[in-house]
Order: sequence, then C-alpha cells, then structure tokens
Amino acid sequence: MLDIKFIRENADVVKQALANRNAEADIDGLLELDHLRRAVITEAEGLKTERNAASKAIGGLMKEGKKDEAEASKENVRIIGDRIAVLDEQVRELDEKISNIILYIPNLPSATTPVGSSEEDNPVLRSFGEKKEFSFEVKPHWDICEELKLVDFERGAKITGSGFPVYTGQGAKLQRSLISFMLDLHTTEHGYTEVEPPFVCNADSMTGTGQLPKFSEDMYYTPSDELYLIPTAEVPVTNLYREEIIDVEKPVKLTAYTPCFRREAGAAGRDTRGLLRLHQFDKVEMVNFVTPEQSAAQHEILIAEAEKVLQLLGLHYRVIELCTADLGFSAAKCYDIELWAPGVERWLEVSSVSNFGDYQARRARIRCRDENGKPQFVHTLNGSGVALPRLVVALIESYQNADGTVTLPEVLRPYMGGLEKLG
RNA sequence: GGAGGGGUGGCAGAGUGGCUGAAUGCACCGGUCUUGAAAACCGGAGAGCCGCAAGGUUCCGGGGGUUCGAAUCCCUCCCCCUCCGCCA
Repeated sequence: MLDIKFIRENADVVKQALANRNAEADIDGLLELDHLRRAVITEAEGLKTERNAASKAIGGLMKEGKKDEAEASKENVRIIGDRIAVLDEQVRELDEKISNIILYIPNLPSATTPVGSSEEDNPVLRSFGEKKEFSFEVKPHWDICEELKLVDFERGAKITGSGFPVYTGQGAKLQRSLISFMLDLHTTEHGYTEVEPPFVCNADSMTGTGQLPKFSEDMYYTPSDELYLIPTAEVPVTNLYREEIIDVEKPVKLTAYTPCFRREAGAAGRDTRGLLRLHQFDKVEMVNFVTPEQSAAQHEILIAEAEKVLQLLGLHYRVIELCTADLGFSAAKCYDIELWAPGVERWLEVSSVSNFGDYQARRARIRCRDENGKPQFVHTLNGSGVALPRLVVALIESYQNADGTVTLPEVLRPYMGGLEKLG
C-alpha cells in the first residue's frame, strides 16, 4: 500500500507512475476523502478533549457531593458524546472508502525500472550458457514424461481436474530431489533459514502481501473456514512477521518449499498441455526482510542466489527486467529468470525476483527500528528459487538423449540415489 | 467436540469504574563512579492517528454494548493453556 502522506504531497508523481504501469486509480477522489477524513477527525478529537475534561470534572463533583451540578454536567456530556458517535461513524465510513481505493492501487515502479508499454519492452540483462545442438529430433517434455512414466496427466485430471498432474516413479523422486537440492543450496551456501509454513492462509495475510482484495478470483478458497490456499510461499513466509517490529540489522533470509495453488482464472485454455501452466505446482521460495538502505543491494544478491540454482544444474537461461507495464501488482522492481526449453522451443519463466520496497511492509505492518530507535517499515524482497514444473520441463528437454533417456546433472545424482539417467 | 482457566508494554507481572498509557522486576539506552569493566546509584524509554507546532486523541487479544467516564462491568468472536473425548 502506498503512503497516503506521500500521495498527498506527490499526487502528480503518483499519477505518472501509475500511468507508466497502465494502472487506473482515482487519486483525486482519494485525496478528497483523505481531506474530509482529517477534518472530521479534527472535529471529533476536539470534542473528545472537551468530554474527557468534563468527565474528569464530574468525578470531582461527585466526590465533593455536589450531585446537582454533576447531573447537569452529565446531560451536557451526553450530548457531546452523541455528536462524537456520529463523527466517529463518519470516520469509520471514510476509512473504509479510502481502503477500498488505496488497497487496489499497485506499488510505484522504482526509479530504475525501465518504462515500457508491454512485455515487449522488457530488456534482457544477461544470459548463461547457450542453446544446445541436438543430432536428433528433440521431443517436447510431455512425450518424454509419457514415455518414461514420469507424470500421469490423465489420472491427475480424473482425481482432481486438468492442471493437477500426478508425478510417478522417477518423476516423483525427481521432484523431491530438486526440492532438497535447492533448499540445501540456499541453507548451506546462501545463509537461509528453512521454514515450513501452513499452505493455507487467512484474509489478513493475503491482504498483507497484496493478493487481496484485488486478486481473490485467482485463489482457491475454503468458505467454511474462510481460508485461502496459498498461490506462493511468499504469503505465509512474509506474513510471519505481520504486525511485528523485527531486527533486520542483518537481512532476515528465509526459504521455504511449498506447493502453490493458482486458479489461473484469466489464463484458461492457455498452455493446457504438459507442465507449462498448472493449478498446483511445487516451488522453493526465498524471502528477505531488510532495511530500506539495504534493499537495492539485496535485490542483486537475491537474483544471484536464484541464478546459482540454474548454473549448478547447467541450464541455459537469461535474466530480463520487467518494464513498468509488466511489473507485478506489489513490486517496485522485478527481474525474471527464463529457462530455454528446446522441446517446446520457448523461454520459460521459472523465477521472479522482486523488490517490494515498503509496499508489503506497510500493508502488513512489518517494521524495524531505525538508527534512532524509531519504528520504520522494512523492505521485503522475494524470489523463486525456483519453481519446479518449468524447471523440470527445461531439464528433461535439455538433457534428453537419442535413446529416449534423460541424463541427470551431476548435482542431482546424490539426491536420486546415484542414478545417472532417467529411463 | 465437551469442561475449566487465561490473553496487559521487548519479556515477566500488578491493576476489578475516574488521580492508570498503565505499578514493580528483568532486559534496553544515557549519565555518575571506575585505569577499564562489573556492581551500585541517577535519569530516559510503548505504538498509531490528527496537528507547522504547542499539543490533542486512540490503543490493555478483535468487535459490539452499559456509563458523564471502561484495562476494570456485560455480550460476542478469536487465540493460548489444562483435563476429557476423537484421531494422523
């Protein structure tokens, strides 16, 4: 959430930033409500000052036994109280109206985010490795999955629905191995603490990280308990410290494996084949809490940590930066990592590494102490480290052999019981 | 799910209608003392909102109510603990 004070003082900056994002928001209406709210609060607080003084005086009169005077004053205070009740109700209504606007306003792009009008304008920053040459006709992953019985799409669709694959045999073990490999890397090499959070969250948590109120249609929801299935570990892990003041003198770095659940409401019919777009998938996530001063530098560290996973797996990838038009709702700055998948001949997004500035911290009220001991909002960052299905796609398509087997990268073999090839 | 107990500042823990934003202890910060440190002593120190400021206002799990006035009384929800039941 944006700081209302900042909006008040920099309305034109905010409007321009939102325009760069192709986002709509009624800033003038918001400021009008804000102005009214402050006026009503000022009046209400003035009356409260009066009431508090009068009530205190009544206490004194009662003690002195001046009953009549006390009774007269009571009547007076009651009238003030009625007026206060009306004003307080107005404030409550204004707060709600303001929330209904401000919670729908996305974060402002950082000053270094390139301005663009579509994903076409996302610059490629760098790449690692190169496209492999194959001496045979490469297969898309769905054929490999079927031939090696790594994934059972049909039965997943039967027991749940499309987009819920069943991993089987070596496919299931590969999932588990990749998760362990990535968690081990982040905890032993990158200084992360592993956490295993709940996979469902309440509305306050979803609001804290920015999924609610705007994106409720994208999530699975259990009405009887009013809980949402998490679309990413970012939600429970970031909300660990909701409404807390924490010590971030050193960056707080948490990593978690969780399944992720997404309804993909706006993407029905796209990428229906294979593992490219699923309703449930596994992901290892990294979440950082830092001071405002640290955040830009920490963003670079975080992207490097995510890249390390792919470097160790020997996969060809590129890093792009999202331009203003393609930036996620809560992000101020974001890098995406895309893996080359030779079977489907596409770049696949496997990681999104974002700096949220204080946007999430303000929504979730996560704070730290500044050098003077005063509370200030932390900065939050997170990055996939990385998402599994598309990683599996790129992995098995890249390492497929002419005989139908798939060679496993060295780093995974210990996790696969020494296995060198799938198949 | 049933019965009982409880949720107060970073922590522990007083407080049952007004002088309590909150005693006391611990932890924390500053100072005195000391060669330095410890101890002792003195002092400081919660958060949000409104306000240029002075200052005001709100907050004792959340919400609602009673009252001139609520941490304190009433209702309701949530959470934690103990016991019983069920159970991975």
